[in-house]
Amino acid sequence: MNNRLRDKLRRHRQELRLSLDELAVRTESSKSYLWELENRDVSKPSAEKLTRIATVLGVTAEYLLDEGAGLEDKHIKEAFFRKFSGLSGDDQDRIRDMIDAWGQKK
Amino acid sequence: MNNRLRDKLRRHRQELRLSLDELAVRTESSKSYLWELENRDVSKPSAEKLTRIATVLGVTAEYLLDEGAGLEDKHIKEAFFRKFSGLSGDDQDRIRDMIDAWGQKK
DNA sequence: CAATTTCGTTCGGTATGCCGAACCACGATT
DNA sequence: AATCGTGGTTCGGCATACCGAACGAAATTG
Repeated sequence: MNNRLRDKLRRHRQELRLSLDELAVRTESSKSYLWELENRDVSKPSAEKLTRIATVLGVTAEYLLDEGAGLEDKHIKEAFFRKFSGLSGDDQDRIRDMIDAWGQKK
Repeated sequence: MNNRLRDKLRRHRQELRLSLDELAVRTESSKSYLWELENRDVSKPSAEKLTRIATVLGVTAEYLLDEGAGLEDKHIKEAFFRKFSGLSGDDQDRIRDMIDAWGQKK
């Protein structure tokens, strides 16, 4: 169905400069399967797998599935949130402070 | 893994007064598989299936996956993100990098 | 150069996602 | 009572998601 999934996966993976091996360990998948996802157009990954991959790539699973082009920004932001909330409370506070500080400057 | 998926599926389906048959036709699944999803706890539905089911049930796939990505602190995140969006692109990138870096540490 | 590491690719096999069709209630019609 | 209709349950099986391990090319190291 979704031939663009392949492109999105490869694109985001390469943007993060991750090898298939590396992405495999982080997503707890096999690299051979990741390769299939990127190169074979017959692929219906499970919701689990896809969400794992999505979070590591810093996007959402919906975005990876969607044909829609315009949602890209929104989904990236959402994933950003998710990462942020994964941080420790202290780290979150530090980020907040930074945003506050930088928000003031011209 | 996700024992709650079953309960959510059944609950939302019954709230909409849908039979397995009816939900099956609307989601283009088989009712036997829907039954499995609700009653067997070994179930790793594909992303496709799950999103179809989710939209018919009027919820999101993430919610079904129990990803506990809290709706509780949603407004907090919203406000936080509004500030973040006010930053310059460069500053946003810096924040992103930090979150990525801190996210990796044990 | 050779040796080693790193990344992508291929392949055989196993588990299971997902299906159709039969089956068992049960209540409603006739 | 006999039939039908509707909702759930079971089961056999095909297709494919997903894996480990081996392979080759290129880069890296010595």
